[in-house]
Amino acid sequence: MAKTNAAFMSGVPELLVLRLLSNKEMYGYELVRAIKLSTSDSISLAEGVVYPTLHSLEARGMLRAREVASTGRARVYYKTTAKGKKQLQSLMNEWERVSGGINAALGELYASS
Amino acid sequence: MAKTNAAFMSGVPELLVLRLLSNKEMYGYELVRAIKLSTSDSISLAEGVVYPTLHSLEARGMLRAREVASTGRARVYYKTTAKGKKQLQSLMNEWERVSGGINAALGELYASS
DNA sequence: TGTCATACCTATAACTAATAGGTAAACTGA
DNA sequence: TCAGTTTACCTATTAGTTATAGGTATGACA
Repeated sequence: MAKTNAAFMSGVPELLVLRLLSNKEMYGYELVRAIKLSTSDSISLAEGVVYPTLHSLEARGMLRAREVASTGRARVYYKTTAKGKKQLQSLMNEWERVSGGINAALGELYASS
Repeated sequence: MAKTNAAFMSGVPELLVLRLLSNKEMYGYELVRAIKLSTSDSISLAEGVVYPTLHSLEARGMLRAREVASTGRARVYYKTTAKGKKQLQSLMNEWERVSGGINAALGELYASS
């Protein structure tokens, strides 16, 4: 139970990255497009946001990285680890709690007003 | 249509304040508790967050303030203006868009996985 | 009288995410 | 062939918000 709001929606990039990479191994550039697609174009994270997130998550053992050669520049594929899945679960709970709270406040519309 | 994510969830305090004050005139200290209540305890904004938000919104014409004497220290009551309601509508749309996007991504769980 | 609750306020710190760059390799069309 | 575009990686800096931590003032209560 979070004492207050752990910086609100902060952590959304981390949430999305962990979620998508728990589903399918992807490389950064691919992930950037996958985020846009999976959120129906409503969220677009630039590479400058995604790469640092990947590095941070990997450093904390939430992602496993492996380099794969291909035509052009080598790709670095990432996948969510078991530890990362725990973190994902925790972030999802947090998201549900906070977004639920906001929706409750917005919904008062129908209750009073 | 927002080009990308205008700092994500940033603006949540503003959203909640505009929403609650469009419903009922309240003073700051009261609002702090109202936020906690209306979000089912999931969001708790400290006074240090609420007061600056009120001042900023008032300065931008989103809120109207009036001082009311009472026992103890005078209270400053705020109410959302017409301009504030437009801003509220816009923030609500933004919230729907972004939270919808996140939920879509999280929901992929059931689609693929 | 001293502590607690009400009620206001601000300055600073901490933290994220956005922006704006930069490198390198391969492909594409003129 | 060579200029431009796309793929693919990366980092440093800036901007922006929120959180923390204070501080003031009044009245109630024990």
